[in-house]
Amino acid sequence: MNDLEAFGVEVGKGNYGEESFYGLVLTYTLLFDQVADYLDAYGLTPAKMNVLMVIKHQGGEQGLSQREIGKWLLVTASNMTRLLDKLEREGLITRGGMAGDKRVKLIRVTAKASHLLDRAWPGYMKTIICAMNVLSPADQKILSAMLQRLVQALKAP
Amino acid sequence: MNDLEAFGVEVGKGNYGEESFYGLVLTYTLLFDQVADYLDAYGLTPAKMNVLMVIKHQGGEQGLSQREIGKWLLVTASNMTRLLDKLEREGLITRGGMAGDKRVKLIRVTAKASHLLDRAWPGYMKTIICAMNVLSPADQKILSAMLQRLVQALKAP
DNA sequence: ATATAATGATTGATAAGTCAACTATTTTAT
DNA sequence: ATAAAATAGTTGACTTATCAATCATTATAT
Repeated sequence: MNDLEAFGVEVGKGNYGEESFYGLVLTYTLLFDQVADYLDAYGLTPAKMNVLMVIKHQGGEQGLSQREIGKWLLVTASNMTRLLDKLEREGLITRGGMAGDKRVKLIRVTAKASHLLDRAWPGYMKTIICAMNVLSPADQKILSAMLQRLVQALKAP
Repeated sequence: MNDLEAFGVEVGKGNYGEESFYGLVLTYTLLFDQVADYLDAYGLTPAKMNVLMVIKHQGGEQGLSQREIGKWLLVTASNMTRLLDKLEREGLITRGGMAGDKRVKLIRVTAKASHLLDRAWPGYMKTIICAMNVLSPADQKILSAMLQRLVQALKAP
């Protein structure tokens, strides 16, 4: 018996939309767990890692507002507040004010976070790349293109 | 600027493993939210829907133990208990004993749940299929095959 | 100019999931 | 036959995420 058939999906009957969907759910869940396991040794979670990476790569010197970070990551505003609360407590980010708009808080990664990312990043990438290497580079390219098309369409409406 | 570049992934440089991974995360998140929105009108969540579908399709007359349901769905035992607590309170499942092993509880869907699934299922599938129809049937077939290969590999170790 | 609306961020209440420890039962090993 | 290990399920403490409501600040409309 196949994983997908458990959901009532009739495999091999041309229902590739359903198959793809459940394949996506299973792949995501398994991959996410594997990445979370790796990051645990660094006191990080996938969410924290992504936030730090976005701030580091998008924020530069001046930093990034919480809204902007949230937009990149599909993270809600309130969740962003609490995520940053934790990162701030751990000394990994700072919240500074923005000249000209007192509502905005500009987030920057600290030196401590930068070093942590330097240590955690290679293994993090290796974890992901090893997992994906089940597929040939050509297939990965095809997969990536398909997923980008799906993302574009899903974000549109 | 591209979504993936936000994470520091250099798009177009051959890093298709990373691209695929973040594509997977974004696709899953967007798709999951859309499905959750649809199910909300029926008082269901994706987790509840999946559990009910598995019991209905795998359990048949005699029902299914909680462990077995959990195995199909990658849901931990304690989470399964709480999920079923809710479904039981809502009158959607029953927990019966198993002859021969008093530890096991056999879960069955009620008539109420069966009717609910009959009503919710078509739109649920339509939501999924419409989203996936951004890709041609041929592409969906390829995507599905790739994801199944990933799932197999990720479950192995 | 001033009232109204919109925006960025935070908070309280709540939902949902996880881990570790626990109970009850069954299996296995000696 | 009995002690030890394994299994099914539950529970408590904790973490994470979400929604709706709120506060402070800025933008817009008349």
